[in-house]
Amino acid sequence: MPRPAQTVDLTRRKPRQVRALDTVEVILEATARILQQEGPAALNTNYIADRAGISVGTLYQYFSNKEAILVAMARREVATDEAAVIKAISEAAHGSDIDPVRLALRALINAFAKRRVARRVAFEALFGQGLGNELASSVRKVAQLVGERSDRLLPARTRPVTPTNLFIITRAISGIMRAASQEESPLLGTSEFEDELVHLVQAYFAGQ
Amino acid sequence: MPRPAQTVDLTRRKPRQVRALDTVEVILEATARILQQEGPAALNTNYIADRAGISVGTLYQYFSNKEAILVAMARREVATDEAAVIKAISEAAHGSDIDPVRLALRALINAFAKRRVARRVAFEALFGQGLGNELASSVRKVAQLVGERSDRLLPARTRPVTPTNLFIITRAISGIMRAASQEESPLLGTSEFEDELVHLVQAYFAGQ
DNA sequence: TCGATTATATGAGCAAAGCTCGTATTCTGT
DNA sequence: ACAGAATACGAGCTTTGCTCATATAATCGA
Repeated sequence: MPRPAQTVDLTRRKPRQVRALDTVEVILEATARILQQEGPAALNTNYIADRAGISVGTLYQYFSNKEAILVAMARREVATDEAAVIKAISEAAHGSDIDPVRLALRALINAFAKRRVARRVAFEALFGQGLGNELASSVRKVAQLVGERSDRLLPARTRPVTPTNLFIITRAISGIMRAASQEESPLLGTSEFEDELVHLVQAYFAGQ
Repeated sequence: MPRPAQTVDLTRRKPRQVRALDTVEVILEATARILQQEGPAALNTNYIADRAGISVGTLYQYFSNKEAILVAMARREVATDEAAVIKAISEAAHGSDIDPVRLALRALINAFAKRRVARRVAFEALFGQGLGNELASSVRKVAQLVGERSDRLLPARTRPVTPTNLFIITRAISGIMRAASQEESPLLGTSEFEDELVHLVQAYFAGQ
């Protein structure tokens, strides 16, 4: 039975009342918990509804399919991460002489340390739907902030930052992060890991 | 219905006769074709068997589950890629003054240009099973070859190459490649793309 | 050449999972 | 208080992963 290629259909009812927002919340929360506690294999929509304390029908009123739930989760994570990273950079804006690149990466590493499995599966869905470019605006914001603050810290910054550069470095970083968390690499907690990421970013932008 | 975490069970009959080898071949080929032509959503084991011209039962004699087929595919791709990269480096060994890093990356880019969807899904399965480290031996081989040949080309090579370095750079590269092919980035065919990858690798190893 | 053993192939069908749809309940504004 | 809209429900239809009892083909010793 051949099927058309998958795409997340987002044309579903959007929550307008408070309880509906709660429902969406509860669905995402249950999904994350199942992934984290029982693994991706245990994730099915009936079970999600069960654990969320709602009915399957309700679930499908806000999400057109299982994938859509994961994509929504991923989008949330992205938003949360962006906030965390920006906060980290901004807080240290006055006074701190730690490289903002390091601050940004440190915040990202922290973000990736939480709910690894859930995050991994969610991002897989996001990328799998060809939605990896949704990271772009977040990244641009962060990159700009870092750029502003790093003038005084990155001495040998010669090349101007192009969109291609942004593509390269963000995909590199997410590739590394993803692999590290996915493969349960013992590197993840270490300062060596942070150092190497910082080095990668700085070396890439510094040289010519 | 909670389930134990997924693992690829490989304890299945191994093909001993020629026709059995053919069968395995035909299964992998059909899988790749379906993924490529109709997308991941169209991939189901009944359909694979159908397109392969065999029965489902036969399929499950060589693969314990759907994931296992994809993992097998990914392993093949890794082997093929390794061969292509090594060939590229070796061929240019005598005489060529093109940076071996560039040669290796160029070969890899070519490899990633073929059957994008199938490759993506296959690698997702490999990584999803926590088998990302299977790339290690391939990478080590290539890295060693590159190292041998690049002494005369990479002047400022100061740091010794550690396992951590290898982890960082390989995951970075695969992250970029994956994203580029997945997001159908127009960068993929360009020389700028190759240049940037080369720059990333060289900058990472050269500096500090 | 022939029987016996082992390897390979088959496909109906079971169980689990994705998802729908007709119906019931709750909210919102007037 | 009432109409209409939004939300919730869950039995059950459909699809899909996978098994198992059975059939066919290759291999090999006698």
